[in-house]
Amino acid sequence: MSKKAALLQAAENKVRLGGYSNFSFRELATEIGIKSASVHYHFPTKADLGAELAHQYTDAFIAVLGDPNVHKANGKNPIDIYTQLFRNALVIDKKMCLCGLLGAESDSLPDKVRVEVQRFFNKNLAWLTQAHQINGELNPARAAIQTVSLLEGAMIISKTLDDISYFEQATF
Amino acid sequence: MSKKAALLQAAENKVRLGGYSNFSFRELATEIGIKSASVHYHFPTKADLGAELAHQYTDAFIAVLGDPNVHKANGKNPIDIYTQLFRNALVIDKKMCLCGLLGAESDSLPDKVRVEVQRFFNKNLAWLTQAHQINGELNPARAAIQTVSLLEGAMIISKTLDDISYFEQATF
DNA sequence: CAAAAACTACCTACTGATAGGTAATTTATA
DNA sequence: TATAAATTACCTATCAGTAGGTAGTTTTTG
Repeated sequence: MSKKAALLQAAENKVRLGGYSNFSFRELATEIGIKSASVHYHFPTKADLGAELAHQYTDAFIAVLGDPNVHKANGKNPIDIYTQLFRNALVIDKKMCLCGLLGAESDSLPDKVRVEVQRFFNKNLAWLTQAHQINGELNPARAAIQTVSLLEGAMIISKTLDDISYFEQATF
Repeated sequence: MSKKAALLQAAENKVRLGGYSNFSFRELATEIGIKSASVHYHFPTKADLGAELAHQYTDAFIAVLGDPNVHKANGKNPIDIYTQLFRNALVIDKKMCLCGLLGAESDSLPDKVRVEVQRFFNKNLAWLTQAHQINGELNPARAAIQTVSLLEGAMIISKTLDDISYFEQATF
């Protein structure tokens, strides 16, 4: 694993626990065994790191989701696949959705980071709209907004009250 | 308005835009015209300020909600009243729900602040459960979780994409 | 050898917090 | 009631620690 990838990984863990200000170049550097000045070689500024983090997170997220048509063809509800991805974040990672947290503090984010968070939600909404359309929803765009809202919100409640059953209740 | 109340007000505005780390004693002090050291007179530590902020926010929130039975008696759906409170935060204040944002970064909060955020959601869930029960819901506790999750999530999407129509779509 | 990736050694700005002090007001006591 | 004591609400000055960032140098690697 390259130092750059290690930096991104370390940053992701911190941001998903406490937001954009929850990581520093010093912490990241110490964690992966380099000096904080060296982090600037890979990412000129903190905003550059944050933006690349959100971009790669989004790409990985969408890649894991796959094609909703294929899920349907395999007899699975694509919305269940989507929900399962959020559940895993909560149960396995025990962390918030990176872009859910960054989106909440959207107003105070550097421009280039906010743009990437917007990209995350636009891509998610597009995927979900397609998925709901496949399911024969009357208003797939609205259903998409409701799905992602419910899941992001349920993550917050479950994290805050430290009880996964809130997420289960919200999504069952 | 007392200096203490002014400090809380200034802090609320900042936290609702960027979370717990989005305010400093110096900023707050400058804003209301005192010295940062004087802020420590009113709040020994930053965690004390954060905790009192969340506590008062919760009390004010629940107070504004009123009695769901009274709403029902007046021919209004208490869930609509609840939704309207969130909509106002977004449309009038143009800010996130304080405890929604703090809840998202729950893992990195000082204990006494997190406890107050938990109190917010427990009180909200209790109110909503009662409201859904009044409405004759089969599973009022589950409906309560779903309502607050949907609203907190919809706020995030609307804030991030800077478009209130996402909130409207999610809650219509 | 050249490019890449790290290093040392800084800087300035800001963080929460503390110590010690002051003037004005309020409360308790003789 | 007059005085003493305590409290309120600030102040200045300073602390150690951390933030993001930069310039110049050395090491590692293909």
